[in-house]
Amino acid sequence: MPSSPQRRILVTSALPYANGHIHLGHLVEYIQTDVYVRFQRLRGQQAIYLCADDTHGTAIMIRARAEGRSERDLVAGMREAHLADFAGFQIAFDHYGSTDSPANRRLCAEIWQALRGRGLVVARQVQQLFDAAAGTFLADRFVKGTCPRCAAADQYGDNCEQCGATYAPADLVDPVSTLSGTRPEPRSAEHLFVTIEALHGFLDRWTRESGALDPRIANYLAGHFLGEPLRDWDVSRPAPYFGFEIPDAPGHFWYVWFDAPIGYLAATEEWCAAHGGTLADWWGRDSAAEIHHFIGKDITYFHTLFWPAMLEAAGLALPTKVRIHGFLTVNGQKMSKTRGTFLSARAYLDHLDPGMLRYYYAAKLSGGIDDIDLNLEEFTSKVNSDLVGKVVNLASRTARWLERSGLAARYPDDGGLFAMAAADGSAIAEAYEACDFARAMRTIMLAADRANAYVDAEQPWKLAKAGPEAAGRLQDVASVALNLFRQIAVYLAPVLPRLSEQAGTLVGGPIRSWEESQRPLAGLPVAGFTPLMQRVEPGQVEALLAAAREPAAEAKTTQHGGTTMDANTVGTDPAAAIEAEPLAAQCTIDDFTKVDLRVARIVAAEEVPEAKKLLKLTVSLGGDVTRTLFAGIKGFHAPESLVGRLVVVVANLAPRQMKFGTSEGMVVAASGAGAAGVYLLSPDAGALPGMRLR
RNA sequence: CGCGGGGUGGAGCAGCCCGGUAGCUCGCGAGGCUCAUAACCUCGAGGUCGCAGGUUCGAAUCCUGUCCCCGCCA
Repeated sequence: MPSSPQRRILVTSALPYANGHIHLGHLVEYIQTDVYVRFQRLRGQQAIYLCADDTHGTAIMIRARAEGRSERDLVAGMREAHLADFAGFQIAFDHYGSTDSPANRRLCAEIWQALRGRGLVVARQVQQLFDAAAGTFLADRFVKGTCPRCAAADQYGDNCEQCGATYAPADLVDPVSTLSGTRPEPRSAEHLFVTIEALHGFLDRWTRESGALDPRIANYLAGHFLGEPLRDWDVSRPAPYFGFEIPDAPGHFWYVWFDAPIGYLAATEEWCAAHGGTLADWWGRDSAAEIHHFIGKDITYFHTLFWPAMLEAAGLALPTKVRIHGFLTVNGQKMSKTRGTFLSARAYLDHLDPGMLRYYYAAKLSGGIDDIDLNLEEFTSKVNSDLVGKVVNLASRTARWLERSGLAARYPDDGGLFAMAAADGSAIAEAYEACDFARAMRTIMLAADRANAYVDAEQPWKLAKAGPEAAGRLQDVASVALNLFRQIAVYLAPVLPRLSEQAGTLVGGPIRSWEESQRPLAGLPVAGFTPLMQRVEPGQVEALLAAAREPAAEAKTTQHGGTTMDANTVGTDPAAAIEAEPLAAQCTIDDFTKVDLRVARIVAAEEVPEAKKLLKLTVSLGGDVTRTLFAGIKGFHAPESLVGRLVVVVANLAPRQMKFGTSEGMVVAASGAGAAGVYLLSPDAGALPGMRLR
């Protein structure tokens, strides 16, 4: 057949930061990229998948310091952990480098020289908060203080979570360094900037006309950045900083976001050193190679503005495609440690099969920037019905009839089923190419449905009992089913490399080419069938969630002493409470606002001897504001255990005269059918008395 | 009128570009099969395709308006 010239495709995923472990959110990207690369290879293209650890920056420096070891020691340990996690999910990099490598240092210097040479680097004084005790300038996130606009306490240095204000760390009232706990002082230092405004015209054209970006992304950039002059990009940090010192600016280091993307180049060079060729073969201006970056939507501007600007200035090739995906939510919400939905790659691998997550993500990814949701109930049903019930089941129900006879010598009449699925191949390939894996999976599953219906209609189990004269027909029917299975295994090979290997072991040998989906096999031996994939048991998912909850529960306990995390297992919450007490009539936000709920600290608690249920509490709302109130929680809490803890009170409740005194408010607690008891509410760590609930 | 995405049977989605009987998976109900990892197959209930107008012989699909939800971190 006419084979088009082989494409040469360099593919990258964003570099994971060496400050933390890989979690299921990261894996959306690595799985997406890995599937794409495997697809290209299966189609006969040359594709290399490059990545590296992102190792520099303040966060690494601080963490290493806290752990009492060197940055390089920390980074080396995390690299091992990352590689093990990736391997566990069958993510097969061709090279995995590090931004802390000699190649990267040299390439940073070269790009820097190019920027200097074009007059794009300027120096300017920047005022930042300096922690004298720790001896370092503080990034925004290492400063906390009171919001200058709304006076909310304990806000980070860049914006206020309470009122949404954005500001500089130096604007904070009473700033505190989270490193040393001391008050940092403003200090000014020289920073180096890249004046990318000089490349504004180029970026305008490139974002719109190169075809590298989805038009929606180009439009977003036009609206948010390119509609006005581009701000200079601050690319240096004064010492101390873990990174590369800038050769022509002693005492200054490249900002981590400067050297990170250059890590793509360094990884390429390192790959070439091992496999031949040169950097210019891939990144040269006139190279015919394609460059595809897979990234998350949070780092869009780095890869669509700064990075192309750097490449342009350095005279290198620009990305062919920047493919942007959304975030992962778990059961519809952001991953959260306190909710027990912060799922690490390692925890997943301890409980579940990596192929299942690869398939689930593939079934969800449609090539857009929408967030994708890992709904664990859906995960279970989808994996079980699609992979186990449909695909694997095809082999499971027919392979054993061929163990002795092997495949029929000639592929039998199957009513056009194989040809139909073969014809689907081009549509499936187009979907893969567009990263619309969801469409590809849907199409593949339809083929699996048709195959199962075929088996059902032909009733091979009856043929098996019918005696020797039906043996030929039985072999034909089973041969069709097994060919249809293997055909599906070819289509799924980018997503499920393990399954495709097993399919190859069962019949026909290793799957190496997409073309194998186009012609059925005949006259080959069939191996003994071994189960290819186990179904997901709900208990496995529960165990994963329990494992995710544990560290959070510990942290919670140490903070609050008495409080413990509720068992909050997804999908198994009892219905007693909600059934016993249906929801109240709808109210408006105004109705809700009338009730002034505040965080309060219990400063005194005593029994009311004459009362059956009441404790007398004194709570602080901050400053001098206190309330004395009676709470119906006697018997559930020992008074002394309550002192000091934070609760929620209705602060504007009309005072009420009771037999034992005046109650000036009400403590909020949960109770209802399903469990006896009264459960006080506690805010997350960081809440302070007087804060309002809204 | 800031930009963009979305609103389709209980849940999650496809269909919309190129108008023509509303489809898939899960769940639910009934039946079948018993080869298969309580898997598979068939049938059924369930939707005025956010709302209101318009174009058209005909609109989920095109146009206008409107409501609601989500995202927009140099």
